[in-house]
Amino acid sequence: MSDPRNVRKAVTVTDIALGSGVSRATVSLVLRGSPLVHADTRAKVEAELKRQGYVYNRSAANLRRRTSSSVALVINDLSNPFFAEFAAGVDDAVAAEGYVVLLGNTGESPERERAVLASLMEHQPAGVILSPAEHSDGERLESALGTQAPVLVFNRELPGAHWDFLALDNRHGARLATEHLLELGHRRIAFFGGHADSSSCRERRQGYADALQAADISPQPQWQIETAPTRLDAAASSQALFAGAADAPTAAVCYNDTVALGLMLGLTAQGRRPGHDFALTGFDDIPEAALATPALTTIAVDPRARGRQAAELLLQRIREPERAAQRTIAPVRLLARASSCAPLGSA
Amino acid sequence: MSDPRNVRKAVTVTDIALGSGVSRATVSLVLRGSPLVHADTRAKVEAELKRQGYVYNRSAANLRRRTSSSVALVINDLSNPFFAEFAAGVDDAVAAEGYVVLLGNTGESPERERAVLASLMEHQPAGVILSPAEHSDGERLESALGTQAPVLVFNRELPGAHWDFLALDNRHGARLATEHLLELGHRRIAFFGGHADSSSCRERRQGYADALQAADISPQPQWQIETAPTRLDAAASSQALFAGAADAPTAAVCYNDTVALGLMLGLTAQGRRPGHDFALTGFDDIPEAALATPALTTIAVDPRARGRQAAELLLQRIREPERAAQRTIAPVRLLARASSCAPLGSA
DNA sequence: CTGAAAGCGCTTACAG
DNA sequence: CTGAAAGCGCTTACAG
Repeated sequence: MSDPRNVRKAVTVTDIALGSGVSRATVSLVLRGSPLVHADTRAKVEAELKRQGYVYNRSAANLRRRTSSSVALVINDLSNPFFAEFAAGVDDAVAAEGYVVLLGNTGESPERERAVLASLMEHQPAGVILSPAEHSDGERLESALGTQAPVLVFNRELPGAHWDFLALDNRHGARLATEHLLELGHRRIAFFGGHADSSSCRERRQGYADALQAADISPQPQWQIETAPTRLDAAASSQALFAGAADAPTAAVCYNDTVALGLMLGLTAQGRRPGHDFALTGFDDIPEAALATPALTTIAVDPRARGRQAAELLLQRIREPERAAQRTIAPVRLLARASSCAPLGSA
Repeated sequence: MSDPRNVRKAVTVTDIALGSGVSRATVSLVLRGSPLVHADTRAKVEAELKRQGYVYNRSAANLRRRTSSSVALVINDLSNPFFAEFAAGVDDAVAAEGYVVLLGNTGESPERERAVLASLMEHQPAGVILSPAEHSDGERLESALGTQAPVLVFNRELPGAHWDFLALDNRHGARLATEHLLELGHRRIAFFGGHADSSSCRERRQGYADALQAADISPQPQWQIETAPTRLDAAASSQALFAGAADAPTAAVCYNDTVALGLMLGLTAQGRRPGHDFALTGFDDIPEAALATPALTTIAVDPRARGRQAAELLLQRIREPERAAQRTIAPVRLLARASSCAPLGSA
């Protein structure tokens, strides 16, 4: 923290009052745009404000008024473009309402998460948007967060927490992707990639199963391939799709875009042409998806809009603190591109 | 901003003093870890702190002590992974010193930049890290920034500004890439992509020219191809490299990775095999660079380390406000990968 | 080692 | 419409 002797003497309301021959109260009224002060007085004060280069000390005002003009934003992984976009969306919406963002990045560490929250709470945010680290524990967070500020949890459900919650519609997204492949004429459709124990993977598999069931297809166990959510592991696991030659799938709903791009690589290495011999879809719409060859059909989640939405929900809650906690599921949409072709030999 | 009636009554030092039978001054000393207070008293107060769920009001303390515990971070484009990583690095280093980050994203708009800075300055940051928007004007920013807090400018030079400055070594990076191609045996080397009027492009071209000149090669004008810094335009411009059939280049130093990946696409479309028929290098080391086929030789700039470095420089300046403004050029390094092959027909 | 008092920069009833 | 006074939650000389 900064050393007192380094802080140059700031211009205060007292300086302005002295300089323009009015009381501090009047200066304050001018600053807050009160209609009570005479236009001439206002003009005089405003000139003095400009002349002395006054900058408002909002912390002091917040202290006196018992208000807050900041929102804490705690992100599990800012280097992930998805969350960076989310943060940009939060900043957008929050700035439009006159709030400032107090940022904390936890890098997926629950310990850092606790430390960061404790530090941010000391700055009296009006609310907190928390995208939890993996394995972070809701109950322990409650003590770090206290009850002063409302909290909105994003993306990952927090066991044992009773706060507002915003998440993507994983289930519906996977269902949309699967239905799209069904409409193209595929019947043997795999679900490829991801760790089945992660909640997002579980939800996406569920949506996949929903769609198949609605089409009277029972998903074969060998159509469900687990991989690490990385390009490399996805590429390496691609031949597993074709183990049972007779009923090998003709298409795959992939856990996410990264996995889908890895699968494309793997298919190509096997001499199969994605988007021609084999159809596939991703999830997330990362920038590369549109640029891949073939372009990847995927589910857009629009992280920036999610950030704005999270901010709106929090601001609403700040206004109505007594309302019951709320779960919001954000819409997702299908982006059909070249990677989802019709099955070979279909009309 | 939040409405006063929503702020639940906070626990204050007065409550703790009352609850533990000491004066507020003593509670304050306990909070700040002073050795002046007796161990028993300390224990008693700490128990009360825990019991009442006290949370320190750092703004009030900052007001009284005339200190600040925040740093403003203003980013031109948070959705760019390079800057998101940079922000993560800043947060890292700044949090380690007990500061909190006040985030602002300008989305490359000079107007928003001014608004964001004005709003952040009202929160009395101890310093400001500013990655300027394109076309933002140093002189106009000075008035928004005032003289209260020291400023560190990152990445883009601000005409007319006299603040600390941190930038990448664009010139040296391009020189490294060019030298690498020369060592592989190339003699006809292009500089491909980017707008020649951007400062980073100019600096990179300079490094390219330096290396060629040191090798007694005079760069041909037709080896220097301008493009928008996008994959699409780079792909579309790739045949321009081979216009002069006789002395067509065998390799290209690309403005950045995005352009290099676009060039790869363009080459492939023409039936040339990048990394085999033609060598190329990028700049930035974006995540895709390592994953491309062939993997892209590039210049790593390590944005997260740059963020930490920016924070260090600012904190240093906060400690020594009187020191003269300082220009720092951050190191870059060559990552040789498969895309930079030897010329065809060389041993 | 502890307490009473003043003050950081602001705002807000309350008088006038 | 303007001013004097009190107070937000903290810290810090200064006494004791």
